[in-house]
Amino acid sequence: MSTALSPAEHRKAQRRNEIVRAATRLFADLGYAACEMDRVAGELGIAKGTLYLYFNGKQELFLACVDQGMQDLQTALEQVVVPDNDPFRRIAQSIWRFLQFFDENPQHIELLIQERAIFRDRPQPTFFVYRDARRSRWRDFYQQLMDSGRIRTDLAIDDLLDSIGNLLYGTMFTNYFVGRSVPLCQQYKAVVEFTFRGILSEGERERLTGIACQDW
Amino acid sequence: MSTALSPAEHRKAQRRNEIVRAATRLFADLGYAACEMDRVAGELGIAKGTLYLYFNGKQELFLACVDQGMQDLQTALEQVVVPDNDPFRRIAQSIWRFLQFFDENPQHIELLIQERAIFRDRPQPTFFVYRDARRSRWRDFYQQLMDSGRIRTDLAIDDLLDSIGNLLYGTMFTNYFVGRSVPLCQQYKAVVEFTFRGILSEGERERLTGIACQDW
DNA sequence: CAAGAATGACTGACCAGTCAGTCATGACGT
DNA sequence: ACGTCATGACTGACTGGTCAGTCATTCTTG
Repeated sequence: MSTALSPAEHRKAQRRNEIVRAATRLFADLGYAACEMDRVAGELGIAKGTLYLYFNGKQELFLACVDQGMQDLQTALEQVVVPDNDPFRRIAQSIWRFLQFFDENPQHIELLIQERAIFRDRPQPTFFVYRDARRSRWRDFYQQLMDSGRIRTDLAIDDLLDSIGNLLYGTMFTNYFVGRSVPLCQQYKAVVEFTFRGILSEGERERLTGIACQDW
Repeated sequence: MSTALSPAEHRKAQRRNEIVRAATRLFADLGYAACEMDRVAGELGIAKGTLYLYFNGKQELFLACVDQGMQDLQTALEQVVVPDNDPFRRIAQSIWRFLQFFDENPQHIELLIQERAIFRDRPQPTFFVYRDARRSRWRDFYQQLMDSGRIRTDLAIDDLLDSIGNLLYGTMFTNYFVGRSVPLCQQYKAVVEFTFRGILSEGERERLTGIACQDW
């Protein structure tokens, strides 16, 4: 992003941003259908027609809001820095950032739901576009951990990544839909412990093998 | 459910069911908004007005579809029977049934999304109503496993149940949104292994303690 | 021939998107 | 300094299409 913008362009971009911010709140509060363009305009104290100078239509405005949200998430995840580069700290802290982000920005969850419910024909929900962009770096990262024998090698890396990702994805939605019953930090600890060690006791780990058969 | 229904009532109930079945498919295929009452009627070869003899409105019809889906899930989960009552088999098989059900009935996932996106003011999404109804039995079940030292006791039962539930919930949605890249049975095995043992290697388990701190 | 079931044309509310018109600003000429 | 004009950002009344729900009428059945 260069700053080589004329003052006019700059103002325009800024205004566009204000619109996105206001629209995000209203879309999340009211849902896509019930959030009329008139209302977005009213909220900003401008006329409806003006919105169409910045966006080609309601759908484009909405998708701009979703995208902004996922960019904010991306930014939050990139702020993860671990002092001595401890890989497990890096995992734990990324989990923390993810849960914290959506705890603080529930409106973005609502937009993800609305997006999927209403624009059903889109090739891929925005969340997964961004998720996939992060994927290859995580894959390399886990590969190193496997090579150095620090995580188990009897499961495919992609299956591991999927499980962790799905656990977080599900946690985010559930928190939003029915609320957390415990403080975020406790939930975070539970998620990390579950991810690292699973549910079995130490004694049972040795006894139990190959439970996942399918003789039913 | 008694069978003490007059033939007329019976016919009525049956017809109602046919409507729900057809509407489920159309709601899932088209989304709530784009699925007009006219179309549901047309699909069944009846007039729109007839639908209003069976349901008070579009919303009621839709919610009946969602509820039917969750009842079907409930039925599928109740079919879990384990020969020698092995608790871990019971867990594994329930996971299997859950994943399999939504793999075979993706339309019900779509309805869950639509429900949450459009009826935002409902007290609780239908999925969680049914989930909560199953909860206490699972809590007792896990309590026994803890008491007998077969699962770890350093995490709260509800946190464990939440993690497992969220993992499955997230997996279901992700499968539906972007598809599985591996066969269902492989995914199932990965989920079960992850749930039981987590990601750490055996060597690392001993070394690593208390990673989930929050000094950031 | 009731009585209830089914019909489908009709209504009224709703709202995204349009576009003819207004207005603030600033540039230019006198 | 002042009037004139050009620009384009902004406005908001209006249109056209959509669709849930209604109800007077027709059909079916016991």
